[in-house]
Amino acid sequence: MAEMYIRVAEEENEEPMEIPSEDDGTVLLSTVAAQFPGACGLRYRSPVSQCMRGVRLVEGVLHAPENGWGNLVYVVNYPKGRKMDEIDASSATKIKRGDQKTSDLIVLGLPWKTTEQDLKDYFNTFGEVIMVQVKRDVKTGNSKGFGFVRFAEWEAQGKVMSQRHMIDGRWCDCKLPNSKQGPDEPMRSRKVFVGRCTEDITADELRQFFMQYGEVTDVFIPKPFRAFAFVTFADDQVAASLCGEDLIIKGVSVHISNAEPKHNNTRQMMERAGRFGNGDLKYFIQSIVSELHTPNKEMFTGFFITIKHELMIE
DNA sequence: GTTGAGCGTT
Repeated sequence: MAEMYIRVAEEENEEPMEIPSEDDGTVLLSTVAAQFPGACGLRYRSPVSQCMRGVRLVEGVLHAPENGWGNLVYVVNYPKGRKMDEIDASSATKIKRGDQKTSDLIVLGLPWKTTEQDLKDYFNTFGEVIMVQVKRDVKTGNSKGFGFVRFAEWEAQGKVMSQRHMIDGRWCDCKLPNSKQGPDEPMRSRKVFVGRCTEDITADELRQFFMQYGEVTDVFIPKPFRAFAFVTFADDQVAASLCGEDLIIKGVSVHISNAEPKHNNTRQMMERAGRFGNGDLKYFIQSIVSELHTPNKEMFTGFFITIKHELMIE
């Protein structure tokens, strides 16, 4: 193949730089990183959907979109959307940036009849609303009388938290939810736990979404549906940088946390594992499965894989 | 079919 270059820029409307491709038409991430230190991937605006799309990255190799690289300008991704020199900047800057990130607010005391549209209409007068939820009983669909809201701007969030709100004839309070009060403990895994997933979020959509932060090596969604997923990155720093975040995927606020299993039953599991001599995994799992009164053999396979992921074992 | 302090299907 003749020597070929793709156009890469730091930002969408900045002057692009031409980066050489390999003989097979792929582009090496290392080639990109040589010009853009700290780069972890590429994205581009799809001429069809007008959305930003991630470029497929497998083991350090960037693969062209379906119709080839073309004349599009590819934008460099940095871990968590930050450039290397910004990562190296003073910690004061980091704290300031961290502090200005918005988080979901819990809205307490909603009238039973209030809908998500009502909430959105009400809160839009304070700033751009990027997520609203009314929590409902799954069976009846009745509101539980509380919900969540997320603003684009930090200023709007502050204003909303500082006052009471008259919504559909009732006084409501907006606070930081308990889940947000304490900061998450740091971790050293390449895998993150994605909580509060909805059933309509597919593994492929998770992969597409998380690609913007770094190379994704695995996505796991338990079957049957359990409202969470695991996403594994090639780089543990990317996983660590996302820990504790609330990210919005398809309008759903998902919570990223440590993928370690909950310590409470881990201890019991370890004690139990000890009874199987030098750890015969097969018999260990069989002993667990034998206690599940599930007649459906197929589900066992799902359980095996789930257990494997939750224990983080090979 | 009810209700009114809380906390988002690990």
